[in-house]
Amino acid sequence: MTNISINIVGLGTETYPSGTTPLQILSSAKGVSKETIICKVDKVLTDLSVQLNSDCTVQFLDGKSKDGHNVLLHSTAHLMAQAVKRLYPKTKVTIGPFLENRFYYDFYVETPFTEEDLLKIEEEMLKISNENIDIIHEEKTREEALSFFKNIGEHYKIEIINDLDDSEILKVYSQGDFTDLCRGPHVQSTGMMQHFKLLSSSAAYWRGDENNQTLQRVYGTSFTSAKDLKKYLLMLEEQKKRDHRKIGKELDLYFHDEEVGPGLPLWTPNGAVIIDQLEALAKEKEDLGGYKRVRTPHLTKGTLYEKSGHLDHYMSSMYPAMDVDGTDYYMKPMNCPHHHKIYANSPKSYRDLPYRLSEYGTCYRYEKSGELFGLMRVRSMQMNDAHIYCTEDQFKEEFIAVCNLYMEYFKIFGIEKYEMRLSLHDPKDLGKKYINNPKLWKKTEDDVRDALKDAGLKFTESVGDAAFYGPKIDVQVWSAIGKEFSLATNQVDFAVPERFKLTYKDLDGKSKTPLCIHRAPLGTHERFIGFLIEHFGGNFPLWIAPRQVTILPVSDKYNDYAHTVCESLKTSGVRADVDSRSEKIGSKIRDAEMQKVNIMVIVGEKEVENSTLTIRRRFIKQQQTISLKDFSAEILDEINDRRVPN
RNA sequence: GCCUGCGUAGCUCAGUAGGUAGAGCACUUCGUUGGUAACGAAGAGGUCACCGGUUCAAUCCCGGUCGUAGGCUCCA
Repeated sequence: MTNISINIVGLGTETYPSGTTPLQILSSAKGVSKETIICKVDKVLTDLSVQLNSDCTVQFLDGKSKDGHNVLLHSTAHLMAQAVKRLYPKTKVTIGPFLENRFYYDFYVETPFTEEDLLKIEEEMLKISNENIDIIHEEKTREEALSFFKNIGEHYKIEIINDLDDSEILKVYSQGDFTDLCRGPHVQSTGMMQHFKLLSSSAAYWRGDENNQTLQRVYGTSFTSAKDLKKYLLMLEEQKKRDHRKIGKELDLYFHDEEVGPGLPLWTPNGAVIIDQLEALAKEKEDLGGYKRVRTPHLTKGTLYEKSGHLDHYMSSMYPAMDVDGTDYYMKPMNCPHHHKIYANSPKSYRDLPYRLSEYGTCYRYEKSGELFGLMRVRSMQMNDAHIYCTEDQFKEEFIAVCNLYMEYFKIFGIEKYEMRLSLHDPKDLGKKYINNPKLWKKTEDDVRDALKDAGLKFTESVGDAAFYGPKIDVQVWSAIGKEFSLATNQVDFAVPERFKLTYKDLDGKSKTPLCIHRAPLGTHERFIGFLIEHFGGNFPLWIAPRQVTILPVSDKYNDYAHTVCESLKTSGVRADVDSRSEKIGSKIRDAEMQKVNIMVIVGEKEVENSTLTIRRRFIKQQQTISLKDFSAEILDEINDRRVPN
């Protein structure tokens, strides 16, 4: 028998007989985590039971590592599938991958799962876990695999095999009475999965195509320790508590009304305050950035959208035409065509570029009813929109300035984690989803990529997510508790300016077509505020808070003083009100806390006598007594600085 | 749009094995004038989402519509 040398990451190189498995190394080697659930052989995730036949590097991974956890999740999906097959033998299995911290498995079942079913499945999973069945993998030829899955009637698996590349090595994993086609790798036995929870069940289409069979999808999660599982479940609970739909109702920020229509939010006075603050911020930044503000109508003739390409590429997201005196009119889904019109309204010279137009335009998009979601997915939306017309030479600088503006906003809102995603076109969809001009696509995409690289911005790429007129940068941000949102967008339009015959006279006297950058750093107000609600959990920084200060008289006797203070604060531009109800001070404080008012000002006999205020900050019991003048100065500073409390 | 669940007072939710409904909070009035997370009492408030069917009788059963929730994207 020959020997091979194996470099164990973190432990050094040792000699082992050829054919040794990582599992055997694990049982003999000292210093490897007992929590190991999977390994990488030469950086490739590999089952622990695989025989090693040549020199290699082995890295052992536990469930705390990203890869280790993903394997655990994937294996738990299989465990669930086994439980489902035991309980409901007629079920057909399809696929069961892992996601971030979660997994799912799609089943074909005759009757959808209920909550009780999920509990039963979970119980069965525990049983199988306790049986501690070995998970064994073997390679099969295409014919063997096909006949095996045909025998057990798993026709979805047969479809999968038929679609696989011939070169693909087919693997099946067996754990007792359950065998699944799977690329793996997996953990060693069902007993390694003990801390899991099924989260929800819902419908999903086979292969995500709505023309296909509806399947039942069950989501779950799994961890290597009870503690981690609990932590994750608590995080989910915290996310629920921060749901913008819940807080939006509690703080009376917005609502939907059946008679108005789904996806058409109504902003209450409290919510409108937040919009006003965002607008004020954006206008300030845009003024500094050389933007000019414009206003355009909500309704426009179809001919404009024929020209822009919207009717060809975007019609399914537009409200149907309305007939006005025999002419088709549409609600505008985007502001760009109108801005193009404004650009074209007067001749432009290279001296006019970059020409930047911004607008708080309300757009209307027909989102499918099932996709509407609180403020995150709506049918009427106000965009923080602008279009920058520039020469090719100016493009990079303008593009980077826009990206930098995003960062400025992130800082203001205390957004610490974000990611840029460069969304590219899919050549397969040219002429359908995308304007058919492969050369320009390539060039623009390369330019954008270069601009991002030059600016030193980190980004990922995603094929098939571009806008119909050009590539885009989508910005993902993470809220304070780690929930991901897709907010801002930044797009390059190489085609539409040409269609609108937009030109500028260049230095050489020739007419040229400008490039157009679409940018919406705050996205839509709806989605952005939805994000802010969850990011801050409703505890807005002072400058955004709908109710900044509430004055609480200790008894009716001090109402007059309270109103005097209130008027003074309002005159300085502070949003203040007085709680003059005939309630005890404790009750007024409680209500103010629950309404998340930032600052409570308590006034009673002492304060009236000394002409002072007693300040109590939201969540902070400790208080200070100061003069009205000092208080005003202090909070105006905080407001004007747009300070975010730590 | 599709699948499944849900829709009772402004909010959160009970309830009715089919006989037109209840609590807490909020609201109004009265009493209380109270110093840091709920003062007491009384009152008002509902076409039980909407439309239709079954029934002597429907908030409850059946069908449809609307709204809403989870998902339908990360591909063995």
